[in-house]
Amino acid sequence: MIEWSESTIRSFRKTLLDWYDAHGRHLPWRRDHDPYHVWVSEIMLQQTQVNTVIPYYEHFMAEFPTVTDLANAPEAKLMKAWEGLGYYSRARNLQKAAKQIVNERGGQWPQTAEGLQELAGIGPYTAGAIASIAFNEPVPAVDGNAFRVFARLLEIDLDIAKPQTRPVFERVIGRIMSPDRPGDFNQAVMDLGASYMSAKNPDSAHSPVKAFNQAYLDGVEMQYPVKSKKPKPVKVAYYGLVIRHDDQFLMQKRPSDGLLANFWTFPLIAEDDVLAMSETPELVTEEERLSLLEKLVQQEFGLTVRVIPMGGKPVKHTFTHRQWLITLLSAEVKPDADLSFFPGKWLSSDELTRMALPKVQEKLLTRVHQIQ
DNA sequence: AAATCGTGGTG
DNA sequence: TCACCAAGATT
Repeated sequence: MIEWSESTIRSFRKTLLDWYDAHGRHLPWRRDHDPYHVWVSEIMLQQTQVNTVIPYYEHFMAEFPTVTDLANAPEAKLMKAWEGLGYYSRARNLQKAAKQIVNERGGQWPQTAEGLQELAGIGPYTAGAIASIAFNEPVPAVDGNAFRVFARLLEIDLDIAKPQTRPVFERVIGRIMSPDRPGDFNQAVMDLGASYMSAKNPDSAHSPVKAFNQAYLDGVEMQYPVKSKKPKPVKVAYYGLVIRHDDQFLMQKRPSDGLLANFWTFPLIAEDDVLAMSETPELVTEEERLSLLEKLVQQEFGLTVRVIPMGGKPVKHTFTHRQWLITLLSAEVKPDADLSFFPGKWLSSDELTRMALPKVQEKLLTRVHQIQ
């Protein structure tokens, strides 16, 4: 059993940092310690792989070189820069925090993890990362890597999916981390977690810290970290209406909260809502569904439509907690139809390509272009 | 505390 | 195809 005495800790720090100095990754956001650079990269990296982030980061910095540029940017331009990255509230919170810094703090950054957490979108992990990397504060940055690395090193069998577990790891890591090089220590842990101590293919036999890895020494490293399972996505069936007139589509704007907030999509009608129109949903035939759908669109949106199946399998799109199955229907609406009860408007495909679209919308658009 | 919020990669 | 992961935050 490894004893984490003061001398063990000192030895671990040196081993880890020596390895990081020689083999740490050279990433675009590691060129300097500018808090703006660190911050933007950390937000992008939330639940997102490094290779995905790199081109987004480079483009973002070209578009918004300073926190002031970000604060003053048009939202449409911001969302276009974030298009495809997902978790879009990250982008909105990023700009909200930029405005906090520029307008409420005279351009001054909070320089501690505690202060940083008052900014929108900055939680305990990101605050620790920025504080340690940009401001040299000796605080841990406990992300999925840190959970995994230290769960294995110390055979900590707490469930990392539970909120109570975080403070335990913060205390453990806070005691082990290097007080003089906190930013490098935290980043070294992440590089280790992305290589020798990765989730699926660890290579602890060649790891610089294998001598400190209790789970590896005991042959049980794949049992760590302990993490309770998430339920799988719930299937939701929709009808997607392709309502075209000349080069325009009648598009729906999603509500300002919830999934894909504020994005434009083809009008989506939940199949359940259609079936709920019938007294005997289980007996509804395919033809009756379409007529019930037309009735629903009339009731909800005041739009008289005539729908026609477009053929092809439903478009499938999986989110973290939902799986959408969208059956496309061609529909006709008079171009001068009253849209006052419909949350949307006519948009040309030219306009559509200029605005930020979620992936599911791109899939639908691709399918529409294939068919027509 | 448990749900919510995107997308792409991987075994 | 599927399960699970990837530098989490918010409610």
